[in-house]
Amino acid sequence: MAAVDQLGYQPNFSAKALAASKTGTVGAIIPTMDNAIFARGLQAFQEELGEHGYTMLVASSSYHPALEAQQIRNLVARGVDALMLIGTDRGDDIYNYLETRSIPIVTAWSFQDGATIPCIGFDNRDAMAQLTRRVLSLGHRHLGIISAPRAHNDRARERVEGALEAVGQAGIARDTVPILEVNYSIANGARAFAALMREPTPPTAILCGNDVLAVGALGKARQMGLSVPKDVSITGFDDIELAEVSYPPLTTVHVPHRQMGRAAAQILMKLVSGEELSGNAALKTRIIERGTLAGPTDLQA
Amino acid sequence: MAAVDQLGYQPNFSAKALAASKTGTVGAIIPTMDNAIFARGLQAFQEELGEHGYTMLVASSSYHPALEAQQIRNLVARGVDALMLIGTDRGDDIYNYLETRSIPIVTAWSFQDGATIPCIGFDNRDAMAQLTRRVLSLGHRHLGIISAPRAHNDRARERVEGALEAVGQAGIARDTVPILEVNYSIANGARAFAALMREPTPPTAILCGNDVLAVGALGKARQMGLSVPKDVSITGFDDIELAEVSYPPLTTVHVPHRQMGRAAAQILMKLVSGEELSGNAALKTRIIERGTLAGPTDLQA
DNA sequence: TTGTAAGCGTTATCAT
DNA sequence: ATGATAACGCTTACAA
Repeated sequence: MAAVDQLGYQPNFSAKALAASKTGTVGAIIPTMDNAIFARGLQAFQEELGEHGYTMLVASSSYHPALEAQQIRNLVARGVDALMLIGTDRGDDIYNYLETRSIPIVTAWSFQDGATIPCIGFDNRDAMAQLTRRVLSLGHRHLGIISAPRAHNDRARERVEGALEAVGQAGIARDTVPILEVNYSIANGARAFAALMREPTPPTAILCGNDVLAVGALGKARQMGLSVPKDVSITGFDDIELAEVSYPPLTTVHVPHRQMGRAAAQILMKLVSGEELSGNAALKTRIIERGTLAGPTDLQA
Repeated sequence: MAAVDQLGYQPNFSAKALAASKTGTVGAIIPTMDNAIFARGLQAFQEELGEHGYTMLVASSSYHPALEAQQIRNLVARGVDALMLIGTDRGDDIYNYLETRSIPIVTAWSFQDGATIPCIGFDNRDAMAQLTRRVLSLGHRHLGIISAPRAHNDRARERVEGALEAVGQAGIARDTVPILEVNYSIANGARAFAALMREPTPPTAILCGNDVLAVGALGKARQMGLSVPKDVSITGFDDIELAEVSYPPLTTVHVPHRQMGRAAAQILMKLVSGEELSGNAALKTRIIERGTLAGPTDLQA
């Protein structure tokens, strides 16, 4: 031990991993780091892993399924002991691949009732449906939706589905509400907002797939001389910092991102140590009413 | 090759690393992921590494020097071929440790003139000095500073130093300007702002160490019934999304974060392939004038 | 060009 | 307990 100290000996990780066939590393593949929600969740994920002596290996897929598949194989080849994935939208081949190699996984950011694989998240559909019901209860009848591309993205799809569900229950024809799909960015939110307001009967309330899109819409509204929420209501989703800082501050859905990251890590730690999971639990979201939602000025029956 | 396909063979990373004594992995240690500037830079860093067939291993130090040292040793033990570090504030023992193991490193987010180790960044001091000169040229004589803790953080220290430098050059006593140190968060920015405005002669302009602090101050100003920039000017630093979304939008210093991440990766790629570096280059920042800076209402000689 | 064998630095197994 | 030794799955140098 004295010699260890003196020579500054450090065990060789690769040799250790090769011999023990485990690495003490868990992988995380997220769509992009450049989004506060994933960054925040990952930070918490890593903190929790660290407390268990594990290290995190991250990769981002840029929202490309093929790239994600490649990253998964890459991380598995690097010997990750477990894997965190975002959402559940991916081919069975990937799930099979992971299962044959018996790599424990957890999917996060999206809770599926009765899912067969471990997941930690929230009910995107229900959260959006609740928000939409609140909007409708204020008297809005003409809604518009700005969403991320729904292909390969269950969160985006579920959110739109939830909104449409509430709309339908209110007796409004679903195909009546215009849906625009754009990639997440402030500029795209602004563009989509402008397009929506150009319709023959512009929406009195616009539901956005996340806060980034919503603040983009908000900025464009001001630029177009529209007052929010007097002339038009706008809602977000996620409740990141942007939402409380915008003007007016954004009415949105709060998602416990840090809590989700921690929980994802805890599940994985149980899985790698062979513990049984006590079933999947959904995290709670809640509507944060701030300043961008009000009843329509021109109430119509 | 047909067999490879059929059996789904994947080379074993650990064995490969052990035999070749290189891993194709580079490490990055950042203070926190939960900050748009690092997250954005890392995303670009990873994209560039990916194009060279390298993978990124991240760890975050939570701004703790001891934790950072531990993370460095951990990543080195894991066999990273190179390392990206933020800023230059750390003990010589760490630099020696890295040098004896001949692990190439690059320090980012902070450019030091004549630095002996490869670095990519910008001149925090000069950028802040320029911004401060601009503020002073508008007629402000009572400034206040909200900074991150300067210990172990050269970026924060240099920014304050730059502001003080400009103040001194304008013939104002440096010890005249109050400096508050708080951890980066919106809430802390708000608190610090309130404290600053409680002084006998409150500042007419407040320079914040970054945008997060600045939007916190901005929100508090509104809450206190102060109009920005009429009653008080506020400036940020970084130019993240928050800055363009706040109201009024923030006057701040734009830092090319993505470009910095890419460049850091490029430098490391050169280093691992044994290429010579053509000296360190500084990235340019620029002042973005938006809506939170104006001359003081009560001009005084 | 193709094949063979000796490491790489651990862990784990089996004698002693 | 302690110590020797065979994997682990690759790279690489050297022979054939």
